[in-house]
Amino acid sequence: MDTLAWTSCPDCRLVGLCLPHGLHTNEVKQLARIVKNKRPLQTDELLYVQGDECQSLYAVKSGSFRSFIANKDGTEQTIGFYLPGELMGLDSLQYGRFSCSTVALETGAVCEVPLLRLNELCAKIPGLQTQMMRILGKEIASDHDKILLLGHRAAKARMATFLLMLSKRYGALGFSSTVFNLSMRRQDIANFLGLTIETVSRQLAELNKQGVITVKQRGVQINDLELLKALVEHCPVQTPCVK
Amino acid sequence: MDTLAWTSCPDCRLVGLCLPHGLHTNEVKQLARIVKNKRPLQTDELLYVQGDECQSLYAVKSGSFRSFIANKDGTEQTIGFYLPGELMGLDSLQYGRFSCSTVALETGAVCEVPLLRLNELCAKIPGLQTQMMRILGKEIASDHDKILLLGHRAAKARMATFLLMLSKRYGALGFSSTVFNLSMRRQDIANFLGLTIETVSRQLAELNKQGVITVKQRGVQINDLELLKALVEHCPVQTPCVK
DNA sequence: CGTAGTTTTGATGTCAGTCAAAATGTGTGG
DNA sequence: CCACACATTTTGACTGACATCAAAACTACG
Repeated sequence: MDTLAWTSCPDCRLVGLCLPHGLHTNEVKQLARIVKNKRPLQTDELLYVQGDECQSLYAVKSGSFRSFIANKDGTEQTIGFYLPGELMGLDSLQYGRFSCSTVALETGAVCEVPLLRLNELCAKIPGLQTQMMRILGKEIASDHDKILLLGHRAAKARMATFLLMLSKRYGALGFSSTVFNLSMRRQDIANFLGLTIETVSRQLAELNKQGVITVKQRGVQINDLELLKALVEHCPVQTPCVK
Repeated sequence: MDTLAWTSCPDCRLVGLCLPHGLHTNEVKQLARIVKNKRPLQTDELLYVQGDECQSLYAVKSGSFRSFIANKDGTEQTIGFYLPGELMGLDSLQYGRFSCSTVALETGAVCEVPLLRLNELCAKIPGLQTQMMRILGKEIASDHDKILLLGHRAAKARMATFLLMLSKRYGALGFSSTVFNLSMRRQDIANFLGLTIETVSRQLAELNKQGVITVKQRGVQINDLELLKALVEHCPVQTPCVK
């Protein structure tokens, strides 16, 4: 298992991507004091459940996670995926209850950040407050991108956007931005993109055939990043826009 | 013109819905000191433009607004609508630049809240910091609802959801939740819902024919709120969900 | 009352969903 | 290591909801 699971903020290699970003050394230490390490989670293990009282936010230390909203009829809808350094549970800040559930897609670890302590610390460390605002702003901006994606893009453009999203985030983490494994099932991808698994499968097969990517099961290699980006722009849109 | 345009926080009837919600009288006064009143905006006047440096957030005092993201090809995509008491510009907290543009749908007024001053005040007033978190959490949660809507709902359910969203928000403002005017054009509704104006028109006509609503141009009356809610749940979904 | 913008209505086309079955992968016990 | 069961993914044929194209009806404003 990744030894990262038990490292504290000052020694964590995610320090520049996670909550402590931009803080001074002693400020990071203060933050580290309120952060609790949680035991690792296994695949399909729930981190928190929709409706539960939210007393902490969670940062991904390793592995990846999927958050989803359950409908009354027992169906569920994937809202997003989380990679290391990203903060989960932000949607619960409104009422203090989680408005979605989050599950581990693979073995992984998280840091628990108690909200009360975090708020206290924000009042003391201006940089931390700024950083929290930045993270919240990022979450909102990225949700807007998802709204754009789902509202107006054709299946092929959705698939391309999804791959580019992962590519960018893996790249930022220091991993390869062109070769990576999908930690989620086709079903999860389809649900996230507002498509069926058959359509996801077909789009991936087509991109593979065209040589833009090479895909074999969970393994993905992007052969032509520029072409993939071009697809997002030039793909015939499902719903045309104004002007 | 609405005299509300020039009232300050302590005298504003939105005090319970807007940023000052939950603060003590003297705290509201402190907040009022940093809030600047802006001159009223006319229909189609831009409040801020995507890419501009963001130094302030804006609260809707009166009227309504539409925010949208412009694509490279000149098309635009509506991200959301804002009614009185709601805070605009939150997506800019990430980089300090607006990631969307916002335009007035009718004559309206806004309060300008300088970000630097707001951050200073948040450090001093714990309740304000909490309230900011709550507002940001609400924005994120409501964006998740939009993702759900666009990813998985049929045209009829989208239309019904849109009407219910407005109904609820107008109700919270003290207006009628069953009779209201749409301040946006069909084009804006269509773009927001990821549909074409023809489909929006047809769905509204059908709901009208069924007697669920009475619609005449911009004027809408909801005749059967429960039936409208039932439509959202039971409408055949465009993309079926897991399980 | 005329022009331009917006909304509605109608006829037709297509992308992605649905249904069905085959292919591939994964895990378990003998 | 193999055999079997089960889950996941792929492929194929067909269908339907919504987009597209086109034109008429309605509004608004000078």
